[in-house]
Amino acid sequence: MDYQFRDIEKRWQKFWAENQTFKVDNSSAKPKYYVLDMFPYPSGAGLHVGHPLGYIASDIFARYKRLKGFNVLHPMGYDSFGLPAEQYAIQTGQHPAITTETNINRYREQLDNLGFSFDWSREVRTSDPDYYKWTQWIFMQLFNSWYNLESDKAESIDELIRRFENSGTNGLRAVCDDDVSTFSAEEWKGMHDSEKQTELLKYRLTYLRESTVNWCPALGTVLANDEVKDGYSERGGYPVEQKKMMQWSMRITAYADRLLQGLDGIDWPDPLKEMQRNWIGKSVGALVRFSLTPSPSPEERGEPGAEKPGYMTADPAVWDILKDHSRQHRQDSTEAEDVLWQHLRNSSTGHKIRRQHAIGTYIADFICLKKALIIEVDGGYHVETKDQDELRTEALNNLGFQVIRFSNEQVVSDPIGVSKIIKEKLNALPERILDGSDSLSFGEGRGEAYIEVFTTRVDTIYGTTFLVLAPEHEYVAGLTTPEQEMEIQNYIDQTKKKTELDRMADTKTVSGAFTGSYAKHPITNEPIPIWIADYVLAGYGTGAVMAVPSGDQRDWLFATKFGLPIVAISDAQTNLDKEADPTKEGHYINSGIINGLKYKEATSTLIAKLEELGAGKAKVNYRLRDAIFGRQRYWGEPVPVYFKEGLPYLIDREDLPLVLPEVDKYLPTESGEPPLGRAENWKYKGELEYELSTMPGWAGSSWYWYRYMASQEDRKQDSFAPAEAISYWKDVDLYIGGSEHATGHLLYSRFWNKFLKDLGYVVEEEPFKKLINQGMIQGRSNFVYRIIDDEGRGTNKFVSNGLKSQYTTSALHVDVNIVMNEILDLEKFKVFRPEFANAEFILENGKYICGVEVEKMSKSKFNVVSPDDIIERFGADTLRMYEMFLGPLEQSKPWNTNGIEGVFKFLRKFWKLFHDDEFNFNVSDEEPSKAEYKALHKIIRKVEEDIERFSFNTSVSSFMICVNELTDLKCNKRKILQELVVVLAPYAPHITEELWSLLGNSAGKLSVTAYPKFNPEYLVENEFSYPVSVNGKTRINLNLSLSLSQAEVEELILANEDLKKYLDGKTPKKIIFVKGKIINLVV
RNA sequence: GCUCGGAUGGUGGAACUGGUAGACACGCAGGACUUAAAAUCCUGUUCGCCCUAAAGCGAGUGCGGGUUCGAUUCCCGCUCCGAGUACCA
Repeated sequence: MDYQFRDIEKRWQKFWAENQTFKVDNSSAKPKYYVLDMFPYPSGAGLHVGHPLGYIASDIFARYKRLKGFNVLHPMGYDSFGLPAEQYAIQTGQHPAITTETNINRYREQLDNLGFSFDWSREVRTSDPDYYKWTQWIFMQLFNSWYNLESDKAESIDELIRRFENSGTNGLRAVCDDDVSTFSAEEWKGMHDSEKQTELLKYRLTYLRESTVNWCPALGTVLANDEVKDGYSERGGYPVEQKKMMQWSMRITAYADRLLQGLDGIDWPDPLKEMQRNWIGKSVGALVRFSLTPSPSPEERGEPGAEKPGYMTADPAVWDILKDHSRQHRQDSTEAEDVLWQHLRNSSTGHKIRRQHAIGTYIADFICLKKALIIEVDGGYHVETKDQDELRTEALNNLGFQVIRFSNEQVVSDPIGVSKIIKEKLNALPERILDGSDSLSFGEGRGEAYIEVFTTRVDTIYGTTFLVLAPEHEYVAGLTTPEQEMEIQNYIDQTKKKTELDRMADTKTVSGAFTGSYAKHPITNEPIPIWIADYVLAGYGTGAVMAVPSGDQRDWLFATKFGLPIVAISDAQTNLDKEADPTKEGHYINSGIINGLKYKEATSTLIAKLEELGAGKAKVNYRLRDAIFGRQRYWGEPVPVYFKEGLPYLIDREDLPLVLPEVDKYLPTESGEPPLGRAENWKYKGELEYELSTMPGWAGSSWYWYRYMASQEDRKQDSFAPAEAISYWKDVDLYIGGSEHATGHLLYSRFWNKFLKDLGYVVEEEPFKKLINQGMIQGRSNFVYRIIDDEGRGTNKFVSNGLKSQYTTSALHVDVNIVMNEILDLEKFKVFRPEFANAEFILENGKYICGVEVEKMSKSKFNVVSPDDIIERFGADTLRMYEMFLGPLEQSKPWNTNGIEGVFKFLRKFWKLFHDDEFNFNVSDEEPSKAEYKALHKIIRKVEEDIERFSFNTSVSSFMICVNELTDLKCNKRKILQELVVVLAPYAPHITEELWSLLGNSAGKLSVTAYPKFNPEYLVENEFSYPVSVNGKTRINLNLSLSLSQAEVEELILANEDLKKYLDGKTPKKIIFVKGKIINLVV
């Protein structure tokens, strides 16, 4: 019989299903191999021809590995929670579970048609309570964990509680919220339970916190950063806005560095790793503080430039008054103050003391900032009543300062005694630690006020000519002077009006406003004006930058626009009048202590200096934010949490799974609560409120590869997968999927994997050892050209593509399924568009040729090609091989059916090797010839090499070459054909199973037979046809024995008559001879 | 802007660590079979020149240079295309 692909394919698919041919065991003497596909969301549209590309590749690989003697785990399942089913439910009232079930059945049918070797007994569905029970369980583990920076891993929250009980927060290094409290063991023990829980929530790896989220009003839910593309939702394309909400978050930032480090050891495509690196966004730099504290004013120091404003800490509303007062006080200072100043100045007490220093809305007579001590001398200016003094003391105490008072008489009569008291007091007070964790905020007076900036170019610090704060920065109000108030307010209003989108789109316009205040350069002590501008992002770094216009283009543009100075910092900088030059080359200039140094030494010198001054330190910054984990939607995993007195608590483990309740409608409640708020009598223990948001789409997919490790039997046990199974399968050896998951699924999965490893549940630090991105298959649209008449109306005439330039036409999409090699099937077209049944066609060479364009594959463009249609026409084996034949797996390409016949012809030709001209099965047991063996062993080796480097397209070509050769040799020898069947089996499993059993082998054993052993002897040649070239140009081919030496070859070459004419009578200077490759004469 | 990837016939693509560029397939052209068509099979097919044909000659892997006996492959500069990302300090 001729090649009956429909019958053969159906029969073997049934056989595999009935015999569970691909069911895999968790224990085997064979080495393990885990081949995984990124699992699909079962959409209603079904599979198009682009979807199976990766599945075909992974199936070939899995089948190949089985032949190579591996125990292969190759499962499939469904990411079945998600938005589309819910949107459909909102529109139709149909329960998403029903839609999902229907879609899954359709998917399964389509997948089965392709002949995949999945072990379906291990299928998972994320929306199945038996599955999401464990998603909820992992959530509980995260809730019960904190990240210990000491051990650099997640640990049980009980351990944290023990620490609090023993030593409070002392010496604790943990990843946590910014607003954690500092307390002692005693203070901890004294806390109420609710206080303790509130505090612990700030450490848990999943936590509830008020945060700015991406709110999508159209979808009625919050989205994660990776689900938002250019200000619109990735699914549906609806606008997204920023909103503050109480939200569950995942502390993925704790793993930022491990997620980054881990990339080095895994075999993933570089662009993918690069995307993750960018997403994590590590930058190494420094935090630098620009003090806002007034220092002795220029006139006090007796320096010129006294008109320059001083530095401010004061409440801006009263600054003007204070400024006047302060100046006046120094001039009009009392005798007592002057006397005392002589004993306190120049650190004569061993502590730096300032005079007439503004704090809050007050001016202190003397102050030591480091020890937060204020010294007041009563009398003179302070003629207020005692009550007023007390009020003032209390206010200063609230700002974190201690106050000691002396009378004028005391000071004047015994200045040495007074200064001694002050000195003792200062010695006794603890020094403030000026580091990042001690968050000193402006106006609260917990110490010296400053603006902290993050910079990756601390070496350019001497080029800082202004500071820029994000308009949202918390200090802005405080720093704005009355004169600048209008301008700043206008600017902030203007920025607020801009949407996130405008702000991103409009990066050209330079805008900003001056606050009127100045900070102090940490090294030069120069006054640095403070501006605000929206090119500084509130959410990155500290929300403030030191602007170095000579080195940063944005700063340069800003400085140019507002007339701020641009100071060169390196002798290598050029063109500073035209643009910034961020070079790290050359030696520093205008740069104080680093003048003459180069980049590396300058950076370390400066960091050391800043640390010494307490004004800065090296710092690593990440762009990665904690992941928002709640969705205000119905069709997702319920969060296993209830609330008591406003605080979240986990439900008991025995109560898992917390099953998704039924609701009457899939919409928010009238009060704006998520759909789960509609569930009746849905209360924990009948009385406590459950969390009403559900988990995001990525929850279920962040651990699913472990569930596949559990067999049906294993799943009855009480674990997400048995420890033995996990220690056997370990990780995914080969993972195939699209690059669209780069910063979503693939990052979250790595995060959960690391977390599960920290807790000892899994064994590998990285879950996916080798990953391949299959390219996208784009649609290829076909067009017909309708002629437009003079009035611009469409006529009933169509013109073929090649002639369309002679007419005015409009292009119409035409169903690609009625076009073959760009030739339109006119009869089918008339059926497809009945309104054109009587249309006239202007043909070229008797054919109507369609136009072509590459677009996304979509129904509206009539360019969707379903695998079912292809399988119906050519069979699954042809489709599998053709998809591979299209080109390298990673490359994106438009789908084009042109050429599929070549692959079909190949399979038919292969079939014919086993049959005579009348299609009788006819295989001979004769000993094959050397040429036949050579053809076979070439392909044995080629397929091995190709599969190992995932070059599937070249294998298909080689199969064709091999079958062409064997056809030419009229080979029907069993010894050749049987081995060829095995080699081809991973690519074309159905036809090979059929021939395998026709050859008399036991049915179904093909997939576990051994891959043929390559024998190089069959490829050994003793002659080679050398291309002989003169000066690199090939002239003749010369058959020579491979055993010849260089000298023998040279002799033969020089004697060759044919070559003489190319030598122009000259003697070759040199003869290059590469054995088995080439001979080249240099003349 | 930055990062990564890519550019080879009419088309998809091949050429493994520098060694005969264009394998394999599609398409196209010609032929065989056929009353005819489809299917199948055979031949040719990088371009240009020459030509009845064979043979020959020249050019050629986005552009310009370089290294080398020899470059699609390595190096430098540029152009274009695709993807990701974006005032990230």
